[in-house]
Amino acid sequence: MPATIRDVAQRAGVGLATVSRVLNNSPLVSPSTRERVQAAIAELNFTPNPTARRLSLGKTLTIAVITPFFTRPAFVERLRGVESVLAESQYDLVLYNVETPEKRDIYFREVPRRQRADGVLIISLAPRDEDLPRLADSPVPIVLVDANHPSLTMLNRVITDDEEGGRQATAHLIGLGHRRIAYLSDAFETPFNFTASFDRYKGYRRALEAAGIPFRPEWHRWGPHSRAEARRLAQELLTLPERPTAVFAASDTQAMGVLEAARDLGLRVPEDVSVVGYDDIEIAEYLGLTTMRQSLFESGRRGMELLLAMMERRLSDPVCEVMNAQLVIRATTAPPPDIP
Amino acid sequence: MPATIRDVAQRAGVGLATVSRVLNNSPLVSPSTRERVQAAIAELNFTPNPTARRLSLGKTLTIAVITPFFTRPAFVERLRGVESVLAESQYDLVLYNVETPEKRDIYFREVPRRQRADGVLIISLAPRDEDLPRLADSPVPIVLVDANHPSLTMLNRVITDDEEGGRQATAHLIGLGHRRIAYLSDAFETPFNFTASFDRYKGYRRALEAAGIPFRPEWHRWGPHSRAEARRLAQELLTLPERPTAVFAASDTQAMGVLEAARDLGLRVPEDVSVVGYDDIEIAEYLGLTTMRQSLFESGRRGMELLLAMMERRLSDPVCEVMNAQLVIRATTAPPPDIP
DNA sequence: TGCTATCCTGAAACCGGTTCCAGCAAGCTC
DNA sequence: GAGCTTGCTGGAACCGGTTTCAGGATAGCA
Repeated sequence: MPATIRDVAQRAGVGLATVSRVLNNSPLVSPSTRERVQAAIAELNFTPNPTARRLSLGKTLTIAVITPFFTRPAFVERLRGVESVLAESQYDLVLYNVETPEKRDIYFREVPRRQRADGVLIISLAPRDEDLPRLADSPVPIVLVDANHPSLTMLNRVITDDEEGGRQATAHLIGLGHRRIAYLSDAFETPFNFTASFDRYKGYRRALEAAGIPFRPEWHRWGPHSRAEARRLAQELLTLPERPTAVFAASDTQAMGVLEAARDLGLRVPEDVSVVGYDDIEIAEYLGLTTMRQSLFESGRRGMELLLAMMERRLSDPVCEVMNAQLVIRATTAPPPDIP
Repeated sequence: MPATIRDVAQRAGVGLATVSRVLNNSPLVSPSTRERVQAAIAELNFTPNPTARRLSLGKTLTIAVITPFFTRPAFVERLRGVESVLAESQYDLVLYNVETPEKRDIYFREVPRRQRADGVLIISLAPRDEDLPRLADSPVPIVLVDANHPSLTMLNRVITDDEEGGRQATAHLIGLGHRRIAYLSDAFETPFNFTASFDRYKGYRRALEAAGIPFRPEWHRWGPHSRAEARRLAQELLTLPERPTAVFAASDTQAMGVLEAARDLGLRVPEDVSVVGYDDIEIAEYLGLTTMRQSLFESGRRGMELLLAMMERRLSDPVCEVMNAQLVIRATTAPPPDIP
């Protein structure tokens, strides 16, 4: 049995309250008493029981992080940013991994309670409308990272401007001379409410429009988020009678599927077809993939900083910080081939 | 302020103990009373305070996971396995991310205390000898995943047989006819005490020996674990006067560096040089990389199962479960070129 | 009708801290 | 030397649950 504060008090011949004061560096302890208590603490190898502390303080000293942790490399990178801030703090990081919509709903309902956590950080998961009132009135501060939804204005969040990113990626291709530009993405309506695909799509449409290029519905393909699925979709795209000369993929993982499809079909990248991805995950550099770099780590870091600020009441109105994505030009984009 | 068990008791016109019994499904409550209490719980939207529960039960209902979380893709996969088991349990997962040796030492010292966690799972970090006695006598059950060290016999762990894996990878190359086989790895002595590189090296040596191929020290290169560093090392290897015809890399990440180096030097893979990696991370399939598949997810899952078994006293003697790696032959290995 | 066994209930102690508040001793003022 | 601060200390209440234990109500039985 570990020593308790009572054991220490007895050993040092003082009252409980005094030991507690020493532990909390209260100035209301005389140097000689402090020394005696510290000696007793050392002798008994005493460490305060965090659970008792939490109960007494009425705080959990815990931050809950809800994230679809593993389904995409980008989430892990955001989580790293979150952790980097938390490591310096007194808070523990409790991880709630969401792999199904059911899990998400359960966690959204149960985690943001004062008894569970002092703050909740939600990564890349947009709440459903019916969850909103509860989250907005939550007794616990909440920050969303990478959940861009029009109805979220009452919640604190850090987002990247996916529409602008989609626009830039597309504009890059247009600037190179492409006019047959396909877009390959996730479905817009997913059980997880991911909004990135749709926002990037809006940017894609906007860039086309600005350049006077008509949108061709058959050049937009979507499916579950995986390399294999993207490969299949890209094969369809690249065997169309009127073949796109460039593909903008909504993620690097999907861009890899496009590269595979091109390889399957004997098409050279970038000579025959250009490819742009999104995220700039680690592997993108190796592949020479032109892509949109998101500040993934940074967004997690910033989200956590916001949350800590809220918890310390240093923040009143809902804040929405926008981080910008940045085009990274590598070797998978070039002017389109001459087409008769 | 959230409702407490006392509020519920008052509302239902019963004593505290009865409410507690209802919460814990004790059979010692009459149906009518139970119903009244449940009604009160619903009306007050009451949830029991986990902190108070923990203090009262003398359990933390928490599992601590210490991991060098983000430095390699393989860790994340193991963590997924851990989480998959924990999600079904009543335990929270508290994450301690180790990015420096100092952090590791702090966590090894502070986390395995009864007041902090009911169980500790350590991924891919071998304790230093001086930590061993404390860990072995820890009041809290501990399981190590992927920490293979001769002095760890008194600790529960799940390991993969890295020596055998290294042997198999090398034997595969020998079987193809290679006799000039290089090994590219991390340094054997690292601040984190990773042992995989050295164990795989031992397997490499053993396979060479079994085939009567002398070991050539200049064909073993090592450096920090990164693609860029591996690329540099591989460039050295592949420009030696007597050039190896195959490179066995201690991880897929490093194998990618080797592929880059080959590309830099205009060497074809596998025609001019064969490459074998280790881990079978997701990207390996995309690259067509021949590699050793580790049961990463499975090892995490198994480790967590072991830990839960220990916590329930279903386990007495230290257990060491060995998982086997498995050769996955893809497109980066072939017989060596004819050499004069 | 009286006695016991069974079932259910609630008061109180407990987990291990923090903090309020009363009180004591020493030092200061007049 | 009486009266007041000031500085330090410890008893006790409190956080919100669980669990022990004593006892009351009811049913069963003689």
